[in-house]
Amino acid sequence: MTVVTRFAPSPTGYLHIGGARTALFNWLFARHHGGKYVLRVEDTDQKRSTQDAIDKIFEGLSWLGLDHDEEVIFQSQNAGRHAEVAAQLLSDGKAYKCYCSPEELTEMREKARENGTSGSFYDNRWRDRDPADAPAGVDPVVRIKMPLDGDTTISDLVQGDVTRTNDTLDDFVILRSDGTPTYMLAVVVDDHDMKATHVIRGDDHLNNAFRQFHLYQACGWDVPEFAHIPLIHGADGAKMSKRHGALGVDHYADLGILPETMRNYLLRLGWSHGDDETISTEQAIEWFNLDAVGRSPARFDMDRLLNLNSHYLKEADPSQLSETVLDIAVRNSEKPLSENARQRLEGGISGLVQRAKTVIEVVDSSNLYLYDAPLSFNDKAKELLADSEIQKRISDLAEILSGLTLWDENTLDSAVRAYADTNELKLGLVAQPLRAALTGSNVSPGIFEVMVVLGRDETLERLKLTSL
RNA sequence: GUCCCCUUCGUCUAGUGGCCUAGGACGCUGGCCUCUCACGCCGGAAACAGGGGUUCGACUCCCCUAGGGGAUACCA
Repeated sequence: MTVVTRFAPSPTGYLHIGGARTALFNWLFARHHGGKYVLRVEDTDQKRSTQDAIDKIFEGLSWLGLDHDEEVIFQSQNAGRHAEVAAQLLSDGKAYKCYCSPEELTEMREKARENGTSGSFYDNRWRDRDPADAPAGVDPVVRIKMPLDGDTTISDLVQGDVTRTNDTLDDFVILRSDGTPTYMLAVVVDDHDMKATHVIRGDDHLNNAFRQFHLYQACGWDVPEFAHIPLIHGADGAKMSKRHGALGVDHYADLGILPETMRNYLLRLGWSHGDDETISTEQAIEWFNLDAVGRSPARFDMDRLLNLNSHYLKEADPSQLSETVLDIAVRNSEKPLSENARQRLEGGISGLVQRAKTVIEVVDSSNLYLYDAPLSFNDKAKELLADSEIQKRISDLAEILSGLTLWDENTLDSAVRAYADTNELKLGLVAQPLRAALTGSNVSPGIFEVMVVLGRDETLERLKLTSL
């Protein structure tokens, strides 16, 4: 039997971090078992579903690199099939029509709350009532008959055996009065039709599993394996929601987080493989299993994400990363890029990446390579360059450097050191002024590396412009 | 209220009865390296929610309490 998993987002917003992880786990599980991972859009509630949200979710998923198999399923298109199943259940006597008014329902709900004896509230008043009693002009809903006694145990692959007494399960609605299916019916029918073998989803669905379990039984279908993974909480420990900092994955993309970082980070939230922290996607596919999924909720930690990102930034392909940086720079800046921007960036990017945690930081620090002189100076650099003694050093250096025949780090290094030695200066007192003049900043990659990447002409030009 | 789930350093976690005077990672922190900032390296502080059992022996098993979370719709 081939494994079939599915990710079933409801298109009422963007793809947030929790959904992204659910998708990742489903994807990983399917890939690990050589099975299928399919996407199903739960748009049963047409009023709340928007095309925009659907697009955003697809974008998020593809940014994450979670490719799906087969055609995307839109749940709303199966409404006919759902209604058929409900009709069958009705004729089998496993479901019935309920003509209760909203007022009656509210009343029952309040009463149940007062008694405080069970989680269910519907009092089954139409369960065995003669259909002839049906009030005229009322469109009924269809309710499924749940067992009246005994209990139900779900053997969850993550949570273990979870048992619930059946009297806490009431006859829930499977078909609305307008004939459309509720979520509870739709998932069961669709999961069955698409032959899902493993339902991996958020912990918040654990309670639903009990209801769905009986729906499967009423239909005479096999119940899939369930795996309810703990939720990701916000910094305050509450379920992630739009109010609790659950940002869309696109937000992290904009911040300059790499998809591979996100995959690794999300994987480690709730799943572990000994002490391993940085886990490539290939390894993740090889190692992933449901046994190692923890049962307690995790909190989102930006520092960890950033730390992981700096790791993947260093592993990123330099020329590909350069392209990305160039794209962003062009979009953000009104200044024209230097003719040599691409070449310099590719030469200097490894030094830049060494000091960055996000793509955006790489973009910011790459300014020294992207534009030709004159450059702009930050306060620290201006302050340093204002000193006449420093000015002297820079023009001395400009002269010495212009006389060099070789232009590599070693040559530059020894020339500058020699100058520092003869003037009895510590290297820092020479290197910092150079840094200020060459980069416009007090922080940069190694100064000799900068000179090499910039090349002789641009280096000399910058020195000349600042030593006037 | 009721039902369900959870509880190891601040955070993510290792740990499946003796290997634990509880390990790793992020963060914090002392130092080294050093042309700045990073990186890297060496060190430090930091946790088994509480109480009962079971056992020769509990972080690990059971019970209770507390705390946290989730679910309680003709939403998904």
